[in-house]
Amino acid sequence: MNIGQAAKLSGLNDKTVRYYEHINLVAPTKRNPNGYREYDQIALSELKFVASARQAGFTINECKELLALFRDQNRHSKHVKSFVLEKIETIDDQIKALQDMRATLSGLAARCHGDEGSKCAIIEGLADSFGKQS
Amino acid sequence: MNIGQAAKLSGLNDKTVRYYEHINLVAPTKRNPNGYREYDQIALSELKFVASARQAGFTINECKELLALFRDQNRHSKHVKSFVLEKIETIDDQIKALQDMRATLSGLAARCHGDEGSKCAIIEGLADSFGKQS
DNA sequence: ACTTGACCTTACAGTAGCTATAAGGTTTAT
DNA sequence: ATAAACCTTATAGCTACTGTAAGGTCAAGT
Repeated sequence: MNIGQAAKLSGLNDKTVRYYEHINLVAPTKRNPNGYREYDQIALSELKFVASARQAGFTINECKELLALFRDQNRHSKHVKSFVLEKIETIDDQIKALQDMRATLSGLAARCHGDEGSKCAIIEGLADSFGKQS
Repeated sequence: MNIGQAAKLSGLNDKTVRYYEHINLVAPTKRNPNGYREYDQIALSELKFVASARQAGFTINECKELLALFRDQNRHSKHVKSFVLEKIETIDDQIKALQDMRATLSGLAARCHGDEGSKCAIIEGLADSFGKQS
């Protein structure tokens, strides 16, 4: 199948599929005489796999590693699992960072009158290099 | 003061301070005859303000808007507050997205034996275009 | 006077993960 | 024959910096 079909079936943008080839992530099976990329079921399954992994929050580099495991019939599932558990920790850190931001903003907003006046606890809070306080 | 001092006091990298000038976010007060950037207390307070806003999770463009409000003596605090409340919603969305990813990975990891075998529920789960299921 | 080190300058490339655009060639259907 | 839909490459743009190169300036010490 051509790139349009492969993109559609994998749920990726066709530009993204070309990009994935460019960065040596997933290559098309071959090039047809007219220069069009040709994808078979295996290449398609790899695109789908990457699409899933990206949705699950893995970076492109992490997808490269996962794809290597996907292709490796001799992988150990414990290797895959520890990889995922580490990723979960990273995500937990990201969630925590966002929750901290949320708490900061929520605290500032609570102290802001939100009226026609110019005095604003949010502006003051940000100006007051709060970074030192938090 | 020179850029090094301004960077240190604002908690920013000096390259970041130059970058902020480049994108018309915070300009130095003037240039000295030797070409060095000169920052006064006002410019420094703006750098600190931006540093705080960035830490709080605002994008550079959002910082531009906030900085305009910071400078505007005739601002309305309700304007600032609604701006922040919207940002909180964005952050909530981001938190939710990360929590969804975490749940997905956690669910896959729970089903993976994590042993020496090659059979792996994580790999299978990602290959199984889970995107459709979730 | 000279040198050393810390500080400053610009400009360009790289990071992540695409998306948009331009300017074209190919295929398919009418 | 022609129009729509598909494909190609190459380049630039997005976010928010960071790193590097190649140099100029300044203050202190010998």
